Amino acid sequence: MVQRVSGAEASSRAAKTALFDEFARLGQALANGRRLEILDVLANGERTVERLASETGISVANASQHLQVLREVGLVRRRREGTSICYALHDPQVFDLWRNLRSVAVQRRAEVGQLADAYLGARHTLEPVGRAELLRRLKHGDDVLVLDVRPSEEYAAGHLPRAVSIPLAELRRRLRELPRDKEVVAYCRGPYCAFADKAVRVLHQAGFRVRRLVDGLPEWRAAGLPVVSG
Amino acid sequence: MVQRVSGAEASSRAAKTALFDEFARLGQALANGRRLEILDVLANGERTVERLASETGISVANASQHLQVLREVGLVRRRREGTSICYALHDPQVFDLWRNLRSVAVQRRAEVGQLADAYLGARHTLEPVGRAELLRRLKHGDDVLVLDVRPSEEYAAGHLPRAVSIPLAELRRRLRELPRDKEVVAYCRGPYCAFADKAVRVLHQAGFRVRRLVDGLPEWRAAGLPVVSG
DNA sequence: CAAATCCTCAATTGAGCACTTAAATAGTAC
DNA sequence: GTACTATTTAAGTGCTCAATTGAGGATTTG
Repeated sequence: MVQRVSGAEASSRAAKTALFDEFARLGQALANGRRLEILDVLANGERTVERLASETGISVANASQHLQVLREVGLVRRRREGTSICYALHDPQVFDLWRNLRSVAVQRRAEVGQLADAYLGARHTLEPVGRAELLRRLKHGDDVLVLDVRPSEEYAAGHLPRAVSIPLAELRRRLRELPRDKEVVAYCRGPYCAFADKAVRVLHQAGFRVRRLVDGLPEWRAAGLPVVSG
Repeated sequence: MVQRVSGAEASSRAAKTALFDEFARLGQALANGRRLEILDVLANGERTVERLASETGISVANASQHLQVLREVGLVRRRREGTSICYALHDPQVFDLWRNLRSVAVQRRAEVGQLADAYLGARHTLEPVGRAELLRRLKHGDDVLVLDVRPSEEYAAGHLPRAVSIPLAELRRRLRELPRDKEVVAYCRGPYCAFADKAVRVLHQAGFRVRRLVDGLPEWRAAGLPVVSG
């Protein structure tokens, strides 16, 4: 059956199509795993193209192209920093969108849970520490050491109150800096970052009492909890 | 330069790639304007494939294909209703995701605002009524008539307290049902639905005091405000 | 000004998507 | 059980996208 529509209706439909296609461009920008990895890293602070490329395992040219896509739809912005160009999330709402996407994916698609386990290792052997619990223990007691295992630039860009920075790569040779009479709570970039899980495994093996924070710094910040920089 | 990675790192990277590709599948589902139109309509209540197709101007076969995509990633679910099949958003979080996407698109992309104006007509001539204001006036006074101009099925599926239903198509011939001593506040499916704007134009021309609600029923419900059904 | 360093662009390749038409399926209603 | 109808699937076409490679810009630093 052929649709008969008036001229006005047809032009209105064309306008609606154009509008929703424009919304869809944002979806397109979110429709690539590499771009989502980039967003996830950028949620922890700005990066040069080269660093982003090396951290994500993407080639520089390809990373640059993905960043153009993200920039065109307004998800990231850039600024020059000496000889390099730093990209950053355009604003906190972008992180909310990524988190929302993640959350729906986890709730609605069993495959995601399986792949997360495959990537992070079965991490549900030890219950993670919730944000509220950690905040309470930080305020009212001194029985916990908060450990930031991200690269030190990210720590500098913002970290949990009283957190100690030991990047994952240095953890094994700096074990003596950690107390054995407190519980260690490790955190990293978020629930889909492997750093904290790896740190927990290392510390557990070395005999420490240790758990991971339920997610990472970006989520802590997004929850409106205090973040210290510098 | 060729990347050298250890076997363990390589497999971990593969797992991470797979995980983020899985997230990206959700993005892919959101990467098409027609599918976003479908989600926007479904936020107002379930629909058969045929109705969805006719309301969006998509062919039935094509609508069915889009619905398969949405269903595979868990954004919609379906159930049989007599001889037809009804599709609905899988849960309220899906609407949150769509709203979040919309919101970032509007804030970050000037093109979206222009296209919205092109579709809806310059609607900023009259300030829309906020949800809080409407709620207050509904509770404490009797100076406002709330008008639902969506199709009557959607009104039946859920509407604002004390709202009167006059579908847009019937509005011109039912003008006498509306009071002239109150302000009329019209609402529809959301900020990117043209119904309320068209109703405002019709009523304004007929001499009514009328404004539109800032957005639609789904946003009202998502804000946790009271919704009446039946 | 020139060299060095980063980043972006352009061209290419192969893969995947949207939409149409036409045929098949799966329920319901009688 | 049969006919009917709404929905789904299949096949085909034109288009868009991701990634690679190599060349070309832009900006700082010497």
